[in-house]
Amino acid sequence: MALRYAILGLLLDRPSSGYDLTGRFEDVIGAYAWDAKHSQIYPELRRLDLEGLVEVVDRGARGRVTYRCTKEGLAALRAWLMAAPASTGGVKNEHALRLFLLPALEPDDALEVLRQTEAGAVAQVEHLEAEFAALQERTGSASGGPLGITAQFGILSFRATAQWARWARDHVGGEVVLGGDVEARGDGDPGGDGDPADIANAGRSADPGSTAG
Amino acid sequence: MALRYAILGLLLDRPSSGYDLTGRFEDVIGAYAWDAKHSQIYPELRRLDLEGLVEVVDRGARGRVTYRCTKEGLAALRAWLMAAPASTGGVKNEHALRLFLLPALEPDDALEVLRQTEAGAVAQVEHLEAEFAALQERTGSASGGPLGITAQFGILSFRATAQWARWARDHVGGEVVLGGDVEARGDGDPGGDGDPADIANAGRSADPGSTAG
DNA sequence: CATCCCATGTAATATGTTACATGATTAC
DNA sequence: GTAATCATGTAACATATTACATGGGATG
Repeated sequence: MALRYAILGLLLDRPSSGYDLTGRFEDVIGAYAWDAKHSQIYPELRRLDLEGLVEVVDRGARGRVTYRCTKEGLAALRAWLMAAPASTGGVKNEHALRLFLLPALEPDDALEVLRQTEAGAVAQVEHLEAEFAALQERTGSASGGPLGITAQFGILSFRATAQWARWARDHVGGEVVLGGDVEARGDGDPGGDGDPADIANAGRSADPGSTAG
Repeated sequence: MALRYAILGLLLDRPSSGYDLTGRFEDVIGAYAWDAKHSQIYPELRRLDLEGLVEVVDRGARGRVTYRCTKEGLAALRAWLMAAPASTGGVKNEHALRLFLLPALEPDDALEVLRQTEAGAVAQVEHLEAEFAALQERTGSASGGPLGITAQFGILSFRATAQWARWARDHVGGEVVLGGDVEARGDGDPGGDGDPADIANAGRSADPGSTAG
């Protein structure tokens, strides 16, 4: 049920065709929130249309059909947002999973992946910052409007990833022990030092919520 | 194909039964990396066993079967980690999606959800910090060993979420305009001020990667 | 000896991906 | 006029969730 609400949300910002939406999933929210392919988007748009949650506002060249979110669609979206439990369940993030699995690699390989991770996260930050700047211009608002607020979430998330990757570089290492026996287990102390909590707390001294508003 | 590697990764840390793994998905990585239910885990374990990537190390009471990752399993995991593109594609994060959709709510409701978001993220941070402390004790290592490094990723991610939620509180608002017409669009300037980049940069002055190592 | 939790299994359904497929328009 | 890209559609397959189902062992 999440896909339809992702679509409604994108349409709220701007009427779009299935083709447009496919691109917007790829460019914006696909990287950190929800991804979808055109083969899922087109049928869902037709269903939403039948249910009156979206409506056709334009039929252009090449069979292009532009949809807009109706007020019923907005109501449905709001109902879902308020009703669904604010659980973190159902996460499927292959990127994060790979980071989770990283200690299984030998140190050299792990370091290489960490380097790529950091570079990728930095690239995402730059991409989203460009999106954000474009949104500021388009909306004439410093916060970039609704999508700008969202883009900031992506930016902060990827920054956290980059930050973690830098920290993790100093802590990978040690032997992988296959979980050892059922009761007796090797520990493989990687000889890490430095308290990670220091890093985790680093961003808090200048509280953004109270200073930037 | 991601599920099997998540399982192999968990087994690397410690031999487990399907039941154990179900709990570990819920408790640890399910919140930010990968989630799975027992109905998926049990069949996958049997498949992994047939392929020799895991092996049975114990059969306990009530039909309990404990598996361990074999060296073939470790090799397969490593191959996957090194081979798969380090893409960010295929994310399915309902939590993040909900944040993305938040601007569709009226300000009061959005603020309420943001409050819950922040509280939830803080709770996750505390939960993971407890996990981390337990890992430090269990591994006798300051970095908490492989799983500790992972836990830090979760901690930093959820901290970023909490940070964002505080910042976003000051920027939600304005009318939702259903995307306006196809060409003429309302803008709904939310009157935000303060540059979000300030917040995004907040954690960087004390570079964790260089000071903590 | 009943009740609760441990521990696994499976069937039905829903969701998502890959691959295949078609035609229209634009740019050259 | 032909190549590239826009734009949609669908079938086959893979993955994931929900619900139903069973029985063992511990606790009182």
